[in-house]
Amino acid sequence: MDRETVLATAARLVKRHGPQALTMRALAAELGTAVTSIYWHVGNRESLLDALVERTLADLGEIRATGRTPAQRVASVARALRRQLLDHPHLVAMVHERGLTERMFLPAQRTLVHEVHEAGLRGVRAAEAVRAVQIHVVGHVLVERNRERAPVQRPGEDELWTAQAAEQDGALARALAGPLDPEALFATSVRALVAGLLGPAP
Amino acid sequence: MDRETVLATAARLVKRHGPQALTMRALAAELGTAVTSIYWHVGNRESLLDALVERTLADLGEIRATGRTPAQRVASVARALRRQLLDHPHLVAMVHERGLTERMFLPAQRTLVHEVHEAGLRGVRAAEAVRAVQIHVVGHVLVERNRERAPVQRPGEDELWTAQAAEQDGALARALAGPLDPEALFATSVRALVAGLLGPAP
DNA sequence: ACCTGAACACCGTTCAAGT
DNA sequence: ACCTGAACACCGTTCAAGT
Repeated sequence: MDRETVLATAARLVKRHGPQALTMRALAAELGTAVTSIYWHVGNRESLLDALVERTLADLGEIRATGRTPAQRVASVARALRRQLLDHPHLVAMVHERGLTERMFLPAQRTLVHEVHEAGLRGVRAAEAVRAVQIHVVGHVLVERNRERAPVQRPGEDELWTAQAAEQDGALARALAGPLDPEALFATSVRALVAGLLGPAP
Repeated sequence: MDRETVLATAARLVKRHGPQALTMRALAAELGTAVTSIYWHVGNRESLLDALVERTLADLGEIRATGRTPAQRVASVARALRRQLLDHPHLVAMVHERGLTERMFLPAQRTLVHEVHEAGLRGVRAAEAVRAVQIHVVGHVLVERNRERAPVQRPGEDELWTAQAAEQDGALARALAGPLDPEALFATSVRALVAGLLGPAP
């Protein structure tokens, strides 16, 4: 057996059943070895998961901007980053538990810096724009992934907003009562955020 | 002993040492009873934490908007919501683990609907604006709280951005290398987001 | 250099038995 | 109605002993 084998097998288990299913005993069973052998190769569970996260992060491909206008291109980076994170369902949770969200930003950061520069932003304002977009994306994905595994919500937006017409705005009440389309909402909020960031300084 | 006593004691333990420190055995020790008595009162650990979250959420005060312009008032709601969440350090994590982020929105939702209406938005666009702000706030707080307990980050923005001057923009490189001011960044991103949301439709 | 089993110190939970 | 201790089925980790 091999440190490589341990990591690969662990990655398979995580991919299939999530990080919480990765117990040292289950991993040992899958490897066909004693539990304690694992410790020789990876130290302990914590550093095993660290290695898994690092490896997944390293495998994420470059992010490229598309679109014509600067605003479109910055927004496209945000969408691509979100796509990447959603494509690795357990990555976000693992990174979050490990406090490594900053590390998760890096792949997109260089691209964002470039596009924000193209848009004419410089210095501190450019840095703020880059970080604002990054945090928005990661935060959005965190909330989004969270909603997926959410149980039925009590009180629930539906009950609250169907009964009482929200300030006489039936369409709004229906929209808030209805399900949330994360894809559309993300597109809207990123467009708004980027417009605000690239727009005239306050 | 009393269900009320159990909840109060559990809340105290969580407040002091975080949710992960709330073990049934530790709680029993604090209560001076057998571990198994707790089960009679609260079912199990999961529903105990559920009750704790629900209770904290219920204790959150009303959110009021301040400021003159609609944009300022919407942004003030976002800031107030963030403040509330940061004032309950463990709440956000517990809500997140439980998939209840939607539930956490509700206290601010009515206020946001009102302010967005005042700003002239109606129907689906108003609903989108409300939800965009909500998700931005909760997502931002999640990332922010995460950063606090983050260990030193390797590679780390600093190393990456001091050496190579980012596209000949020294000020930007320094800003990205330096520490992040969450308060300021939140203010900036919310202002931008709200401006974009309340601005002219695309 | 690598693997092993036994043991330790934890968990949450169930259950039959008490009062 | 409420509390108890014993027991079960899990954890991660350490360690001395093997090859």
